[in-house]
Amino acid sequence: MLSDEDAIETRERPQFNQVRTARIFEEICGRIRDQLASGALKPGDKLPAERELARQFGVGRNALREALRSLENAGVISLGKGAKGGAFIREGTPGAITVALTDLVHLGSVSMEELTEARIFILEFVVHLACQRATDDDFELLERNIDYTEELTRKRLFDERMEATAEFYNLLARTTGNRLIAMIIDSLTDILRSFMKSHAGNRTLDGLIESRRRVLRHLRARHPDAAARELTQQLTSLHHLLTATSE
Amino acid sequence: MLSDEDAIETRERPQFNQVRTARIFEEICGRIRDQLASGALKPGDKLPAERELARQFGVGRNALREALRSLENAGVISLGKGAKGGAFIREGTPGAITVALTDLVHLGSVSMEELTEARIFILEFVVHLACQRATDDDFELLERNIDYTEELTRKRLFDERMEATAEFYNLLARTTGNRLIAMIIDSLTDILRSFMKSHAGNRTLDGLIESRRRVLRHLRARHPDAAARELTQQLTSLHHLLTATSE
DNA sequence: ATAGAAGGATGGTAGGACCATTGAACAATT
DNA sequence: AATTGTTCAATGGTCCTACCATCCTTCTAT
Repeated sequence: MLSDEDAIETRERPQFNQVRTARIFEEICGRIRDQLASGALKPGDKLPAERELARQFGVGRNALREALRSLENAGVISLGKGAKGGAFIREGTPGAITVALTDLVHLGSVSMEELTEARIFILEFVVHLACQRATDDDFELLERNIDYTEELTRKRLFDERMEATAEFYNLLARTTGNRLIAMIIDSLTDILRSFMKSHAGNRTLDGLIESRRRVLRHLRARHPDAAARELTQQLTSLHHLLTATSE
Repeated sequence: MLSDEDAIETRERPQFNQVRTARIFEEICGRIRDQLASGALKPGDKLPAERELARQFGVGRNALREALRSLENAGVISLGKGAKGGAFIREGTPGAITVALTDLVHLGSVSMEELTEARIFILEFVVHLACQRATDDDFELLERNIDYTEELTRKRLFDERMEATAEFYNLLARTTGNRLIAMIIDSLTDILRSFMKSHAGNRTLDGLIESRRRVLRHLRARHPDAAARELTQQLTSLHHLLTATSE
């Protein structure tokens, strides 16, 4: 009995790929994405006008617009009005990731605690990678960022300071030479910043600047563990701050 | 001289935030997302019908549909046809992340090398976390997955086997208890699987099963470094396989 | 009881009309 | 000659109406 079923399973493969009611706009998105994957379309290219595209695809303008809309908030194209308007293939940006993650937080599928925790872990090996790969130029950029942040602190420009603070992590992530990691860090940092802006006001952590200088010193000395420890400590206190805030 | 400029800059703030022409559908998306963020809308809730929603917002059905479309491919809502159709708030899934990352690869902003590399690094600390947090049940699931994969290998069911193979990493990521990390791994694994399906055929790595059993043994012994080493080695050979394939 | 037919609700698509914005060519003014 | 204002065409943004396809419910005939 069991072996019969088994044999049938093995022969017949009863697993059908689910029938998807193909909606026109999805088909169009797929076609355009195919052109991307095949290299026929590249960043900077311009697509024909909506009405013309609709004619080419043989669909209504509504359906075509939904396709363009879909591609637009996927970050694949940008749409401009007016005479020089139209749909242009964009450079890839982490914007779509940010939106996706933000939605996950709002939907309750990911908590801010998980987000900050993940960020800590990723940054931890970012500093390890940075110790291997960062150049003197990278360190120079980081140092200038710290100086700038310090200056903004003195001037009490909190908004700009927060941006500069976030920029630090982006710079750090960029030293890894891995653009995906950089984008993920960018996204996580972005979300964290928005969250703090709306929940924690201009509260600031003591000793941030000093801590970062220590991190940078460890990086230059190529001491990944020391740098990671220093960074993690700072991030963990932020993590706890958020955890306390959200309760 | 310099202090003058400085003072002016500080006083006048010549930096205007760019004027964004708010499009109707963006406004609607924002309203619905606000309801999500405030908790007024939760997964499972149903939105009114399109025509009714359009009436409520005082906009045309087209604009409203574009908003729904936007939310749909962000993974926030799902749309169903028919009498019991309509827009429902979804549970959060990593689908949107997968789409975003896939686009980034197609746009050339992220290479498959960077993707597999990032995946290796993230999995590396996943096993560290797993050693701290995984329960016996988790190990049980992993073991069953390995058994199942072995069985599929014997039966030469390559498609199913590939899915089971991917499932291993998802299970592993889930033991961390951090849903964000799990989703990121899910996404990266998904993309990798699609890529292999279309580029590498059914090629398989030798000794995969044995390697995974070793990983599991190390995990159970709570030896994170040994587990990470074993896993990384396997993943790195895959990484090189892909790198070679793409050239 | 059960199978089938009819109807209503809802999303999907088409097509037309009009508005708003943009940039370029052109005209008027200083 | 340079600047300013005007017109015009291209293009996306929005609205509207009509119709189709699909799904569920309800009724009906067997």
